[in-house]
Amino acid sequence: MLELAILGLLKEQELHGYELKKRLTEALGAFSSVSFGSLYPALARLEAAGAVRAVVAAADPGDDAPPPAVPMTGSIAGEAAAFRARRPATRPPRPSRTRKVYAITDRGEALFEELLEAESVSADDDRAFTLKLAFCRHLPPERRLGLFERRRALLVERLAKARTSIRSRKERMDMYTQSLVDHGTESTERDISWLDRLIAIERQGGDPS
Amino acid sequence: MLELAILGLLKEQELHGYELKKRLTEALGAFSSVSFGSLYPALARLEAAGAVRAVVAAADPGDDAPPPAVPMTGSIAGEAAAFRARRPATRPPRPSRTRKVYAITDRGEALFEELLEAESVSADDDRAFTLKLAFCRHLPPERRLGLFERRRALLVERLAKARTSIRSRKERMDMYTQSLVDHGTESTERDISWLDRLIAIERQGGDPS
DNA sequence: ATGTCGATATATCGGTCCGATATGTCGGCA
DNA sequence: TGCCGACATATCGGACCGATATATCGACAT
Repeated sequence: MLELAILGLLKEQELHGYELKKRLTEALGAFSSVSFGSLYPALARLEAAGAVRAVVAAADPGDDAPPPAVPMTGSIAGEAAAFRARRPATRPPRPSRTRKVYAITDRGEALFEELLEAESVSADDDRAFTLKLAFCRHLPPERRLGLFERRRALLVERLAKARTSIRSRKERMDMYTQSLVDHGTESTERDISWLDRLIAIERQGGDPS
Repeated sequence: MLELAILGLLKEQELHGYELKKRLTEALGAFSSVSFGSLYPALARLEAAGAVRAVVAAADPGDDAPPPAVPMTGSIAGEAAAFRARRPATRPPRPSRTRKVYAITDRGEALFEELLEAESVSADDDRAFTLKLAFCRHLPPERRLGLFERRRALLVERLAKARTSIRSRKERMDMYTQSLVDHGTESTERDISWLDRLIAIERQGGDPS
């Protein structure tokens, strides 16, 4: 599930672990903070599976030569450049030499597609869908639509189960649990409406933003 | 985090693992399905810590004596009784003899209070709060209020971080990610309003349902 | 009787993820 | 010079999950 996120980011540019983590934590809002304890093992798994490869190894002492396409801590240099304008400009925060920059491989591209479509009926399905949505632009339109509709069906089913469960037990719940369940039901309803909007946009094919 | 739920249920009545699982999965709606793979280890941990104790051991062949307070698979017998009315009534689904019924101890009660108030700043904080809310009726009112207010503060902070993050990166997000983040922001706002309602009710001390 | 099926019930295994922690490099500053 | 904070990789223990194994029991058909 984390593999999906890593592959999705590497699809756009080569990155090293630390930068990957920063993007993951800041990109998906203030929630779902990816930790190093899962990121590095996931990278190792992906490398073992041949889905990514290390582009720049550890020690590379003679790198007076301009570091090539590899963007290093590029985003920081880009975003924060304005704030550090007083510095002598020749200071893209010179990275430590012990970094490992990863690139996605063809196997990785295939795995990415596979993960994007994987049925994951479980509790972490919510997190998984969030991740999938963040990268579904790489999907052909009809598969994207399928993804949305499967998600919608899952939420509708969940809602139905919750409703029957409530009807049979409402009087036995204290007010806090009742409020909790009601709020959860409302949230699910809003999630479904949101998906309906996404699906409608998708059907009339395009981005009428 | 699962310990909290187990202790909360055992606080009300003695239960065995299977029944515990059923209540957990059906009680907290159709989401957050607790699995045996976490339930039984959690029970073992709690027993090792002296927070629960096994009340009825495995084999108990001579139980022609009416099984006492222990409600066995009581909920099923209760709810499904109507559907099995054709049966000769003398059939509370006679349980297998290999069950282990657990009861909460004094140490368990203390642990329960402790877990209810524990600060858990992390990603699973959402699940944890849901669980806490489901059992917060056991808390004295002022602590319950504190629980709500800490949660509210956390959400407000999360919202603020999300907003600044959005402002600095909105133009670089594709429409799906934008929609995702917007929807997440709205959901968090609604969560805060919901908490405000709970807090208001709590402050004027009582259940004006 | 026998056999199979589904519900009940406990338990373990492998794997993923997380938080905490260790280790080390580097630039800035007192 | 020495220290601090940001950068960067990595490991460890623990919690949780999904899948699976095992066994008992009642129901129902053969």
